[in-house]
Amino acid sequence: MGEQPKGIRKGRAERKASDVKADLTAVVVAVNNRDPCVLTIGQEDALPSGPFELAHRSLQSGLRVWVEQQTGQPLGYVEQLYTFADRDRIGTERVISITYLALTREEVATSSSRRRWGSWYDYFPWEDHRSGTPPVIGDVLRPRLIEWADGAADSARRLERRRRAAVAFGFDDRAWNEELALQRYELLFEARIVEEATRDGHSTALASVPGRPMVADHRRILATGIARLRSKIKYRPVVFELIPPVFTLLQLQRTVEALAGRLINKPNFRRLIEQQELVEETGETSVDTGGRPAKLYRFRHAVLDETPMAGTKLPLARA
Amino acid sequence: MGEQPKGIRKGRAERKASDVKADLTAVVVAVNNRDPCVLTIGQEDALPSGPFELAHRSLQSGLRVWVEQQTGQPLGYVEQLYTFADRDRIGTERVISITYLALTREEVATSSSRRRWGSWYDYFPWEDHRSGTPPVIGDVLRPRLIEWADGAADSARRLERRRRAAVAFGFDDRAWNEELALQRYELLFEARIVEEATRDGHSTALASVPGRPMVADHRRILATGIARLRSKIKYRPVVFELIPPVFTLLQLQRTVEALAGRLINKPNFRRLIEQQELVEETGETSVDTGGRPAKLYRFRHAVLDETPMAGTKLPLARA
DNA sequence: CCGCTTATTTTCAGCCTGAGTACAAGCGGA
DNA sequence: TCCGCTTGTACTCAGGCTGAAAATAAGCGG
Repeated sequence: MGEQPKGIRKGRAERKASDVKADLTAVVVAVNNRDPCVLTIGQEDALPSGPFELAHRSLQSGLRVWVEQQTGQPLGYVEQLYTFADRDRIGTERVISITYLALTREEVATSSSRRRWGSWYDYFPWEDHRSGTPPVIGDVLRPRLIEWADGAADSARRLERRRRAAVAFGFDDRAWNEELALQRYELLFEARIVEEATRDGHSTALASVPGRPMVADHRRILATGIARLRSKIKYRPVVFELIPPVFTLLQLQRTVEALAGRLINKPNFRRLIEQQELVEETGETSVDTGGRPAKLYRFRHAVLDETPMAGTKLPLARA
Repeated sequence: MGEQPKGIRKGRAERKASDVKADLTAVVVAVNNRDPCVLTIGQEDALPSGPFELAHRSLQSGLRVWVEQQTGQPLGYVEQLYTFADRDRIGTERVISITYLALTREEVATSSSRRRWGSWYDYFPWEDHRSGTPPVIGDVLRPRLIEWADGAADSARRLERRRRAAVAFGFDDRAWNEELALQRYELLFEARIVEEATRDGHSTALASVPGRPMVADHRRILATGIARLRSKIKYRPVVFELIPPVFTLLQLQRTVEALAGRLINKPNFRRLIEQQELVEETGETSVDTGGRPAKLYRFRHAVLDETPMAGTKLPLARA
């Protein structure tokens, strides 16, 4: 790896000017009791994070170190999300945030007390459609988005804004698309409907902005993680990272529903899972949960070998 | 954005230790005459790249500056690929590579002469399956991969290696999956079948390693870009960034085939394109290309608004 | 007009999907 | 004990999408 392309690196003295800090930030997700949760630390809501240092073997291992140190939570599945840089432009310092999505089972806290599990839907109340469209959309977001659209310079731009809002939130008979979580947040940010957008001191803060805000741009990072995970469960069997090794099919379904924020047709879900041979019966049945005892299953790890593209594809029920 | 989570940032003096250099690297893709090409610079094959600097407004704009400066090529569509860091561990310096995929139409070079368009398949000869499985797979890769598998410590590991090779390259009646370009390269690297893997001075270089190597880890970055693009054309209409504004359906199909490295059933491709209303007729027909004149089409930019998840889904012909 | 090339339309069977219905098995109270 | 409730499991069916192939159309050159 010694060679370097000619003419694309500057000399040492000049390079000094382009040094940056690299932050590693994690969206650690678990599902507990039908609610998808994210791990935060500190008084305010902050995602676990820390600087990338020389001592770290790699970006991922640096991330694991920080998260474990700050929260005591060991990480299982980890994947890179996105690298952000257009923030924190204070003086001559530049901070790059390399963000990760981590899936884990919510274990009881051992010692670290600064950690806290918060439901996704506290931060994004408009994202949970399991009991139908949440009222906040019609009561707050829709009117404010229309107001924002009407504030555009000319009529072409007004239409454009209305269309973007309609696509993102499923207005005007459009279908709700749970994977657009990030676009929705960015739209609300642009329209200054979320609190973070009014932190620059220039804008007037709107009363009762929906959803619990987070430190810096962490809510945006969380939205990125949610969008990625909602997309990923459809083509890779990652849900199993979030549930116990042995589970019932309904448990599995509820977990997927929690992540997707919408309900799934039960028979179709079972059919899909079984025909993909994602799971195998353990032979036992669950302790009662009110009705007929359910068969217990475990994940067939072999599927990871068989076809690298097998996934869950989600037979999502239509609104 | 002023607030910061407590306890996750170190003081200024300490932070100095974790400064890094951030490099921006681009995989610039164009398709010319049925071959997908990547833009390189310099004597050896290097992707355009340069350090992220204070003057840059954002990562993306920094990237655009470097590419245009080094190659004279203006960029259209740009998306982030991945951030790498586990390389270049020389001394106390740490370099992070933030890599991007850019799509463009291959214009004639204006002035910058250092630039060069090279076919993907010069770097990855095993990736082009448009004329059936390329001979290099059976003649070179398969035997060497088997040799590598047999070199594993115990029989479990031998099986594991064979299975991984079979999945990646479609051995033993498995289907070829064009999206696994990155896994394939990484497998060949691990098995030391590509030249880059033997650059550390410790290993013996194998004779006649397949595919043209690139500087540093640039071939890995290119493989990442190829894999991403092959996946993306199936669910987002990005192909249109690579072809002229007006085109025939066969031209469109050949472009997709060039990227995917495999052939597509013609009637099914047309049906898919039309039923998704991705294009509209211009009313004109193409100048002759030997047979019946073909209708000319243009991309319906409106689809970008209608459904953000519309894409091409590729009816790929089976081997 | 024939043979060649490429473009475009149709057909058809199989699979997957969404949606709904029916049946099974446990529990607890009337 | 029977009934109603809850949850689990099996089956059906129509529509849409897909892969594959055949048929038809339109230009060119001899």
